[in-house]
Order: sequence, then C-alpha cells, then structure tokens
Amino acid sequence: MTARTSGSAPAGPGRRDTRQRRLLRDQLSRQEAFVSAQQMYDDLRASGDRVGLATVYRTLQAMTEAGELDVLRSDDGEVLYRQCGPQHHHHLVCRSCGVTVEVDGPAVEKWAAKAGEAHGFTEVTHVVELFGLCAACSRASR
Amino acid sequence: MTARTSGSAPAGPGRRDTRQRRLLRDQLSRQEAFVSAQQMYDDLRASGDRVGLATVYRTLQAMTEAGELDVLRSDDGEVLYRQCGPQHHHHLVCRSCGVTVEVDGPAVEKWAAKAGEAHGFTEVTHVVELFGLCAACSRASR
DNA sequence: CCTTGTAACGAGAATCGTTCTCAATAGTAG
DNA sequence: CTACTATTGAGAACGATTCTCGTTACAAGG
Repeated sequence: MTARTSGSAPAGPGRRDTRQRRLLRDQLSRQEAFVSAQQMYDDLRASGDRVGLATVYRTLQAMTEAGELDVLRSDDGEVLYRQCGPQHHHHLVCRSCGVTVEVDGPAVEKWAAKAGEAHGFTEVTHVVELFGLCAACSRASR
Repeated sequence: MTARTSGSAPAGPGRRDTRQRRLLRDQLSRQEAFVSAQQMYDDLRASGDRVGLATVYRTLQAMTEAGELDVLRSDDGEVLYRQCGPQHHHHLVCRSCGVTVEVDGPAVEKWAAKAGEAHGFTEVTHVVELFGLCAACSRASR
C-alpha cells in the first residue's frame, strides 16, 4: 500500500492542472462572446494546440458545474459557454456577432417570484435572455 | 393537362386535411403541458394510431411556423411544443409534471426594451420562461 | 364516381451535437 | 524516482432531428 494515507490534500477528481485545461481557461478568458464546444475545439487546433474533443466537452461541463461558466442554448440546439461574473445576471446577446453584455434586472426578479407565487408554484426559477443587434452590427447592416 | 387551371382555391402546400394532421391537432388541444415530438409519437402509437415519426416532426414544425404552437427547449435539448393563445405571453412551467400556465408581464417587456437600448442594441427580442413546482407537485413532494 | 396532379406520408439512411469506453498518459504526493 | 489514479483521446455509441425517395391518398375537374 502506498499513498492515500495522509489526509491533508483534497486529492479528489477535478483538480489536476493539465495543459488542456489551461488552454481552455485561457481561451475562455479572452472571449467576449458565447461559444460552443465545437468552436473551442476548432479554434484550439487552428492555433496548433492539440486537445481531444471529448476533453473539451468534459472540461466545459465541469467548469459549468463549478459555476465558472454561464450556459446558453443557440437556436439550432448547440450549447454555448461564456465566462461571466459570479453575481446573478442576465445576458444581452448580439444575434449577429455574439458579443454579450451582462445586465441585471431587479424588476424582473421580483416579477418572476410574484408571478410564480400567484399561481401556487414554489421553487420558481427563471430564464431571461435578451437578443438583438449590437451597435456595431446595427450600423453595419444599415 | 388537367386541374391547376382555376385560380380560386389556394392549393399550395400545407393545407391538405390528412388523418395524421387531425390526430396531432387533436392530441395537442388535449395537452396542458409542453410535449416533445418523440412523446407525441409514442402517445399516438400507444393509442393504436399509426403515424410516421418524420410526419410528427414535419407537422409540428409546420404548425410552429404557422404560429399555432409555442416552442420551448428542455434542459436535455429536446424541443417541446404546446398549443397557446395568440397574444404575446410567457410560460410558468412545472418542472415535475410539465403543466403550464400562460402569464404576461408588461414590466418585463418594458425592462427588456430599455436594457437593450441602453447598450446601443437594436431589434431586441427576449426569451423569458419561469420554472417551478406547481401546487399539486409541491404538495406531493412534501 | 373516376381520373389526375401533387401534397403528404413513412421507413430507413444520414446528420450532428454530445456522451461513453477503455487503454495509454501524465500530474503529484511521498 | 515511484506508485497511484485523475485525465486524456480516438473512436464507437447515442439520441434527437432531418433528409431521401418511392408510395399513398387528398381534392378538384370532368
């Protein structure tokens, strides 16, 4: 029997610092927009870094569970990820270029809670996302 | 050459009254909750009615484009459909049984428009859905 | 009714995003 | 340096949805 006798380091899953995790974290922190796992994969290998597709999916999923990423689903069913602030907020996403702005809406929170209550619902959560054309894209399409 | 000479009846695609379309319309009008194409398919054949899966998908899609159905995406990626009123509204969906209540929120509409504007976005639309446990399910899980 | 043109069907193949499998690899604590 | 095991990655497996294409059956005209 070796190792696994000291009880100090929390040596569970999800904490090793690997090359591929570093790459993903870096790329996410440079991203302004929501991106899909497939996109991340393509971008990485486009810049010469070799990372398995399964790893991209696994890591993105893990980071989401750890609360490090926000998730969104595109109209055609792809799951999109983005590094966001920790406080509760919503997104204003550009339909054209994907740029995203975090916005908050105290009014919405209250309305959601009240509407749920009014119908006898409990444990009410809400999904609120705004889509539009950002200033730049609006100008470009004019 | 026969037919296709009179110019009165709008005999284009999407208007034939078939057995399968009747079945789907009927089933949808009896549904209180959002349901997936797969569920509709299973339910139909469970009640002895034979309808092709592709037809279910096609019809549901067509009805949606015609504005007869509202669409929602479940957490695991399935597209869910429901027959709803024509006016703009949002949904309060039970996480457990799927029952859905249509709710409106003038406050949200205003907030959304304003938030978009404030950041220079144009053509802003919003996605707002509420999830919770309906009265019955809340009671059951207590 | 019967004919006809063609919208609609349906079975099965094809897509596509995502997840799973499992042997090989590589952090890391001691 | 070594052993332990978390991670990785290639490819198979999945599940929802879409496409293909020969067959079926509305529905308008005769």
